[in-house]
Amino acid sequence: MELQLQIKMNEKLFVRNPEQTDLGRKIIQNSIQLIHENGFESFTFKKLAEVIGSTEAGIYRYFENKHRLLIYLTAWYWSWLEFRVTFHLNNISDPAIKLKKLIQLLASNVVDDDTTLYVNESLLHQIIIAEGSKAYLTKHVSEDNKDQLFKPYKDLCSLISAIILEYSPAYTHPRSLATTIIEMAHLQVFFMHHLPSLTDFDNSKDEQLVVQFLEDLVFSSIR
Amino acid sequence: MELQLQIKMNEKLFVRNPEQTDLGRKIIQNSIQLIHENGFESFTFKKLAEVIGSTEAGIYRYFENKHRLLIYLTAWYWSWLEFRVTFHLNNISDPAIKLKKLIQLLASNVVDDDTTLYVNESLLHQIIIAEGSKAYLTKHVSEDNKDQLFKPYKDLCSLISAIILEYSPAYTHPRSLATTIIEMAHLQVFFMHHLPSLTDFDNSKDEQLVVQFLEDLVFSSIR
DNA sequence: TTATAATGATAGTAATACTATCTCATTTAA
DNA sequence: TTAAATGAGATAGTATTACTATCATTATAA
Repeated sequence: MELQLQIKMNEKLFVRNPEQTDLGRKIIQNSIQLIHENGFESFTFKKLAEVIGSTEAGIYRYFENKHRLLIYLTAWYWSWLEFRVTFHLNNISDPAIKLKKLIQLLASNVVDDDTTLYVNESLLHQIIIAEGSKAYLTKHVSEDNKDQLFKPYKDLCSLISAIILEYSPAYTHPRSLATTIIEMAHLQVFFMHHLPSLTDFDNSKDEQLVVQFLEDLVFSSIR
Repeated sequence: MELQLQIKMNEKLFVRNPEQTDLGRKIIQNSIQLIHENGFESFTFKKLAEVIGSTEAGIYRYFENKHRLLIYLTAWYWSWLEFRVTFHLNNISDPAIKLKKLIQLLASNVVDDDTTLYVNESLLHQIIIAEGSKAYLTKHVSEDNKDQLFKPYKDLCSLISAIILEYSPAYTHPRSLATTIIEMAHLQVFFMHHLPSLTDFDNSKDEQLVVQFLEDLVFSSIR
């Protein structure tokens, strides 16, 4: 059985839907590559166009600017992750096990599955760790938020928050704890690799240590 | 009694020490203003020069580029905060009270004190919330880290970590918990203001709610 | 007094972030 | 079958950004 996963994206994220044309899919695929290689700051539409064998103007037909493309990629990532979480938590009734699996999914390395042809989920995961927060850390968050650009992130937050309440109905900060889990699952991994003295994981570079930290943090909070 | 606080900054943070000249101090003062007003992305040395009444080339004599200036501002902020924390925790022996005061200092709004003439600490605090993580979320973190540019952040992390261990010597993740406190003290405030549905603080915009969340998070973890 | 440090003024360049227009091939719809 | 719409390449152009270099002038310090 070969399945193709299609994620329905908010229309405001793009000028023209990149999933529907060859060039559009190339843009997604190669922007992930380029941002991963050189970072978001040095990424330009011109460089991307050269790699693809198209032109700058061609890319602009799909995305208003590179920041919008970053928001698109993050939105895609959160949608994909929510699907992944829902899938893996299916048929599990114990909220404790759900939470543990969830933390595992958030903090551990992603292996590129082939459910999508043009998205390398492993690279995208690494991009989100290092660049993801730049999507909302701008002067125009509020307008972008009005356009619902961060809905996938919010949906994931809601999902996690619901599991937290399932485990502990009286807990007063399920959403803030959810975003803490999400953000720290990424940031602690980033610190572990690049600023290890800010963590307790030193040189082992093992994501499982981050998982342990988060499990401890979460379960002592909602016990 | 009128005191002037001078923070010793790492020489690698600048080309020429901005604290020692009139133009240098103007650069610090007005860059804080400008970044706060328009965000880091739209901030340029040219705009800054116009505001100050100097030239672009003049600014470059002090800072290699605007990213270095951001690192400088964050380094200054963390040093200042560490001093503030040390000061406020002086003579307190109970680590629980220390931690509570600490969380208060991290998450609550800063009032511009006049210990420094050319740094508006209140605006700087808001800049760190929205732009601070961009200082290290780059492709060149590791080189910057070798130059010790993030030492003030690490020092603050160590300080907090020590208090955590004082309270609970057996706790296994004091550094990761310290960075979680620091980062979440900022991010939850940012979310509260701009993406409130990601938090449990809705529309009240009261930093005390973030303080409560963090206190609960920390003390249940290290109990 | 002399040197040197700090700044201002000016100029210039390569790259970035776009916008506009025109052509051409391929689909699709009437 | 023909006309129209769509997608994409080619080219050009502009304002801004991110610098670097040089030279003259003023303030300061040895």
